[in-house]
Formats: sequence, structure tokens, C-alpha cells
Amino acid sequence: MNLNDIAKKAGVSRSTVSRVINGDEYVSDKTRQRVMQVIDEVGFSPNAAARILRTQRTEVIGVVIPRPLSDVFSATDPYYYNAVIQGISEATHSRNYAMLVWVGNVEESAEQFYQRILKNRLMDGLVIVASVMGEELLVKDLLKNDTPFVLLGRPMNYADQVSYVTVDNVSAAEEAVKHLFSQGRRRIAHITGDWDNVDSRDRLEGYKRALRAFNIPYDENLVVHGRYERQTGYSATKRLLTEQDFDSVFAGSDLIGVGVIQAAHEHGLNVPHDIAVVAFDDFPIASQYNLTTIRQPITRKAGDATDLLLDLIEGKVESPKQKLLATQLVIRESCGYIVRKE
Amino acid sequence: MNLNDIAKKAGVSRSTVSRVINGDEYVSDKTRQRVMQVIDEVGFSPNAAARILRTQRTEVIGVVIPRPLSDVFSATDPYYYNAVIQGISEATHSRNYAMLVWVGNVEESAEQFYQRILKNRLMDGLVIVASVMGEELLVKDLLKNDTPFVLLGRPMNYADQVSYVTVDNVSAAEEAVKHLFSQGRRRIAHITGDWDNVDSRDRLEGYKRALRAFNIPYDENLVVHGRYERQTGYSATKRLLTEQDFDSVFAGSDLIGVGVIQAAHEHGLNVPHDIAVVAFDDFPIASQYNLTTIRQPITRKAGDATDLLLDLIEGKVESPKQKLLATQLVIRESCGYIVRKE
DNA sequence: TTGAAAGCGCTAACAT
DNA sequence: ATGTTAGCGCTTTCAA
Repeated sequence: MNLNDIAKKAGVSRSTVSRVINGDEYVSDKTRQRVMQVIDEVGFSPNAAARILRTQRTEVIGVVIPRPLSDVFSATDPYYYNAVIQGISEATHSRNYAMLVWVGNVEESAEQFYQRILKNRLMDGLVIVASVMGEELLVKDLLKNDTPFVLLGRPMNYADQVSYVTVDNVSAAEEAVKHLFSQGRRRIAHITGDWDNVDSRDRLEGYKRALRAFNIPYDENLVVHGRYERQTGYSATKRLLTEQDFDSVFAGSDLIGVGVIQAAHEHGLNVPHDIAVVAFDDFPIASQYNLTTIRQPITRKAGDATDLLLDLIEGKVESPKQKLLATQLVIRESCGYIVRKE
Repeated sequence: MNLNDIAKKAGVSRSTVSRVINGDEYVSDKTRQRVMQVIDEVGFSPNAAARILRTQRTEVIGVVIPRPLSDVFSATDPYYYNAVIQGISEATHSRNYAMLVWVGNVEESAEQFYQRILKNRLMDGLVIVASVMGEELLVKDLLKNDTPFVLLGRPMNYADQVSYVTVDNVSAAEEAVKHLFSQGRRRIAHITGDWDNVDSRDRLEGYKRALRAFNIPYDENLVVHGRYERQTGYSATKRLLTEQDFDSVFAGSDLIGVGVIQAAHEHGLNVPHDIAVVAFDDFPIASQYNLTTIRQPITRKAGDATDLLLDLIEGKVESPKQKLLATQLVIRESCGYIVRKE
């Protein structure tokens, strides 16, 4: 079933059918109705490959997730990727695009992974979910071939040549630490996530800014570098408890925050009384543990990145373009703030 | 850059270039090498749309996830979908396919969702992740147009006309309950997941079989129907504790099992001493709570479903074809079995 | 407002 | 072993 078949049934030429399908205005109402009726009757939809070949636009975007999703040893919260995919899905849907998803496989180098993406020529552009490791190779290639793309997260390099959407990690971290200060805390420790991740560095920067604002000297002994894992929060806290004097922790992520709470409890300490905790992300686990945390709007971030990509593809905006999203402090019990229950 | 350009540079016809690209054997070694060299030099990859238009094969499959992934109110463990996507990704990758992912959006009816999938004509077939609600509409349409598809999970209806891959829930549940029996438990309660889900019904069936095997009469007061959520395990256990006499629980999922543990603890009961628990899934949360549970190989299940789909697409097998995967009892502490530590 | 015709880039049947 | 050619189904100029 193709345009010709529809054309014959409707008694018009196939150009007219094409015009009807594409909403061309130069079609009489009578003709349009007749054609539409035939299309509905036979349940016709145009051949995508032919259309793509002709128009050079696929209305498909690629979603690149550099790391294997279900790495058993990874402690990354799987909620993040679900929320990202959901956000992209909603944005593509509302603008009539489909999404091709690329997930890094376990036994595959970055080069191989990027090669298979680049060889597939069914995408108008890419949303790249920034991971801990750099996506530089891919970014370089894409810049070279002039393929539209948007990063979810600020890249470590080329940040000014690249379009990306991320949250304002610096301000968010600053707010988190200021909140601890407002609860009377003065010896505030910080446990970071993966150090090859830009967010981690930005959050540390925000931590420093808050200290500066309150004239608290920066004490590097209160900062522990780790990974975005529960284990990091746990062992970093254990170490801090034996070596340092501190009354609160700004955790680089919810998972780290949960580890902090567990370590504190094992030492017979009360959270928030003895150790107050503010974390980052507001994944579902945060509410389970009553963590006060910075909420980052993941679905929104992903949706905005997708909208930006589609704007780039459709020539509605010029590349590069960046967008910073605001976050929100969600106060629960781990920070010591008294939440009035209703 | 197209076949003609390559052909000119290599001094051959474009059919020869096509033959080289497609690994046709009727090309001399010299010619092949020359052509390959040109292709590598200019980094050529063939236009996908033209190839699809000509061959009528896209080498793309669709992955259908009927429910929104990040439904804030959904308590479903997001790990499941990550593992599924990973499994499909690995299988498609190893057979040189790409995957188009379709996620149900929040404000969209099932009909609309299925329509947008069916109208996209860039897929050779579909893997459908079975959800709680039936995918019947989609299945009917696909059967009608003869589109290859495989369900991840047994469908409630049309099970004999449809290809699917799932785990043997009945045997697995039977094993779980028999294990509790072997630990001396005789009053074994069961808390089910969503009742419009086939897995829930199969697990109940397995529970009944185990009881029958041990001549324990089925007591419907010990069976509580709920959802695959922590809350279900929690409130069902609370109710059971006030109304019934029981010494153990077979939980329909890990999340339910965690709810059971929490309710038991709140009643001052020890798990496993007072209440033994065996659950289902072996998601990461199970090991956090030391749950004895039935491990279902999600990534494998998804990979096998994809392989089956590709076999169907490539005509290597006949539809319908079903596959049941074995599960594995993972013994931790919640069942009361003494695990020797090394 | 409609139709005719060219051509997007590829594969495969056929010819040599 | 290689080249020639038709045609997959669509959009879009151009002509009427």
C-alpha cells in the first residue's frame, strides 16, 4: 500500500495525496476530505524510509548512555536513567520524533561504542547523557561532522563549543551548606562523588563559596573524595569520625548521604542531633531515609535538553547554547530543621 | 558522499562497492582491498534510508514499555527496566540491530500509544515489556499485520498464539515455599503482587503446589492480595499479625518482602526467628535487606526475547514460540537458613 | 488547485 | 568477477 494506491482509490495523483498527508495548504477541501477518507479506510501510513531518503530528515534522535545500565557492581541509582529516558521520551513524543537508544555494552571500548553510533545514519541528532568518563571522542567527531547534539551535563572540555543542559550545581551546593549553617552547624564536612565528574567539582565549589560567605576557613581535612555510592558515604564518615571534629555533612549525593547515616548510627550517633546531613539529587531513596536534599529536576533537564536538540535540528536556534536549571532544597529531618507536621 | 563517489575514486562501478560493503563473495581480493581503502579514507558509511527502502529491512527493533518509567507514584523497582534495556541492547548490538524505545507517556491513552508505535515504519519487529495491564490491543494489531513481536512475560490472553519469554514462576514459587517448609515452617503466608499480572497468579499457583506436596491444606486467610510495592508487604503483614497465626511469608517480590521485614520489626519480631521470609526477583534491594529470594535472570530474559525476535524476523524460526527460563533460589538470612560464613 | 516527472542512494536481477 | 539497469516510495519543482 503506497501513495499510488491511495491516489488511484481517491481518483487523484500521488502528489496530491502527498500534499494531503503533509498538510500542504494548496489542496481543495473536497479533495482533502476524499483523500483522508481513503487513508483512514485502508489505514495507510507512508513509508518512512522513502520519506527519509527524499527529505534527508529522519525525525529520529539518538540517546547515548555511555555506561552499561545494569552493571551489577555499579551502585548508581537506576532511577536516574529511568527519569532521563522518560523526560526525553515525553519531549520527543510531543514533537513527533522517535528515539534510538544506545547503551554502552560491557565488553566494548568507548571507541567501538561511538563508532557504532556514528555509522548508524538514522538520526537527526543526539542527546548524550554525560557520564563519569569523558565523552570527548564522540563530541569531537560530532563537531567535525556538524551533527547536532546536546549534552546532559556540562562537559569537562569544550564547554563553550558545546550545547548542554545541566543544573546549577554550584549554587545548589552553596544553598545546601548555607542551610546547614542556618541550623547552627559550623564544622561542615563534605563528601564528594567521582572526581572525574564535573558535577562533583561544581558541588565542591559551592561548598567553598558558602564557607567563604560565612568567613569559615576552608579545611581540606573535612573534605573526602569518593564515588557516588553508598559505600563512599559510609567509609568516609567512619574515617571522619575517628579523625576529625565535625557536626554535619554535605553529601555529594543521596546514596552518599545514606551511607553517612548508616555510619553515624553504627557509632551510636543520632542524625540530625549529633550529625546533620544534607545531600543531593532527591531520588526516591532520599525520602525513605528522610534526607534533606537538593532536588534536581531530572525529567525536566532531559526534556529541556531534548527540546534544545530539536530546536537545533530544526534550525530554530544557533549552536552552541547552554541552559542551567535551578534546583530546590527539600527539607526533611536529616538536617535538624524542625518540620511542623500537619 | 555516496556509492557513486566511492566507485569513482576506486575506479569501479557502484555495484562493486555495494558488493564489498555487503560482503558479497564475488569480488576479487584486489578490488575489495582497493574499495575498502577508499571507504576507510573518506570514512564512508552507506545511507541507511536508501538501503532500507531497497531491502525492506531496517535492522531496527522497537522496545515497548507500556508504562511511564518514572511515574513518581510508582513503587516499581526501576532496576527492572534498566536490566531489561541492557539485555535487549546487548542482544541487538551483537546482531547489528539498533533499538527504538517507546515509553508510555503520562497523559496518553493506550490506544494513542500503540497508534504512534504502529505508524512508525522503521522497525522490523517489537519486544514488548509486559506490564500489569494487558497489551492486548497492540498484540491484536500486530497479529493482524503480521509484524514479528515477542512479549517479555506471558500474556494473559492469546498465550498460545504469541511468542514470549518468561521465567517459570510456578516452579520458582514452589521452590521458595518448599524451602520455607524445609526450615521447619508450617504456617506459610503469601502476599501477592498485582492481580492483573500473570506472574502474580503463577506464583500463587506455585505456592499452592508446594502446600499440596506437603499435604498442608490451603488456607485462604493466609493469602493477601496486593501490589508489587513495599507498602503492600508492610500493611499486609500488619494485618496478618493481628488476625492470623503464621511463622513465615512467601512475598511476591523483593519490595513486598522488605515491607514484611519492616512490619515485623515494628512489632518487635525477629526475622527470621519469629517470621521467616522468602521473596522474589533478587533485585539489588534484596541483598541490602538480606532477603532470601528467587533470582530471575532479567537481563538474560530480555536478551533471549530479543534473540528470539531477531530469529523470527530473519525467518530462522516459526512463530509462535515460547521460552521458559529457570530461576535460582538465593539463600540469605531472612529464611532462617544458617549460612556458613567463610 | 492539480498533475507530471525527476531523483534521493541503494540493492539485486540480469547481462557479459 | 564486474557493470548496467530498474525500481523501492516518497517529496518537490515545474508546468498547466
